[in-house]
Amino acid sequence: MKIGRLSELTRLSIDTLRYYERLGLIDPPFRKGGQRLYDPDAVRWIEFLKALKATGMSLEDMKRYALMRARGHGTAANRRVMLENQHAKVLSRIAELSACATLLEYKIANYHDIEASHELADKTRHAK
Amino acid sequence: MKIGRLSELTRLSIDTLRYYERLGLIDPPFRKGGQRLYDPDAVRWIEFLKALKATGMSLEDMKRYALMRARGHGTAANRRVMLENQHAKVLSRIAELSACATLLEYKIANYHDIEASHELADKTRHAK
DNA sequence: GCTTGACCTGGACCGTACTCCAGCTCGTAG
DNA sequence: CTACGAGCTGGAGTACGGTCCAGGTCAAGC
Repeated sequence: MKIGRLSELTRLSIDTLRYYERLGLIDPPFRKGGQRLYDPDAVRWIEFLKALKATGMSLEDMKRYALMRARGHGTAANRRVMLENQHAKVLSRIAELSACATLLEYKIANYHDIEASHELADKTRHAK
Repeated sequence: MKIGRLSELTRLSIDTLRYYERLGLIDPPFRKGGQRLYDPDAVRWIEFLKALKATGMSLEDMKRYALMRARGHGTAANRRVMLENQHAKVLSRIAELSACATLLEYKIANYHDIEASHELADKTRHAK
């Protein structure tokens, strides 16, 4: 498939796909008359990159992962360790966000109280 | 307190504190001979800003919140809505991260399998 | 065979959130 | 009263992750 199609399937812009290729995140595909022709497997790999990115991994780290992957099975243990570290980061980020959610709930409840007491004050004033 | 002390208490750099002031996130404090002198309450406000930031809110949105806060109780309902929106974003981000965590767990388990089968292959080869 | 839309490259530019710096002033300890 | 560490300003610089553009090439349909 050509880059336009890959862009549709992955919902990454054409510019971003080429940018990722330059960074070394995506293997340079075969070319036909200068145009990139991707293997359908590229979609699966890019979806995985998107998942890594969603975990908060930097493009730099994703590049290191991609490089190891390209070097084959000898790097499997190192790749696993990277994923384990990232997994730990995701869990702690979830914990952080949960704490923030709780704080927001508390603040929101507070605003409800404030608004209720202002409404009450308005009604009282109106009744006078 | 002076800015150095505030920086220690909030674990934000002095430059960041002045930057936030320029952006309008922090009220310009009183000055004594040109030097900023902060009220202890500033610490609480900055901790709240840090929590908003941890939720993924942009400095721009935090500025809008700070502006409304400065305008007083008439903006309470709007501020509550902002917090409610942010709360929704946090929950969906937690859901996204949870899905990523599951994917990572799956991948990591996969690597364990791969490593185990390679070890087995090595042992077999050794036994020959 | 020609048009036209998709694709190509290299490099400039962008937004966000800081971070650093030069050159200056302030204030407190000795 | 002086030294020096902390603070001041305005502006430049940085890192990250893209995004856009000019000027050119390719290929598929008519």
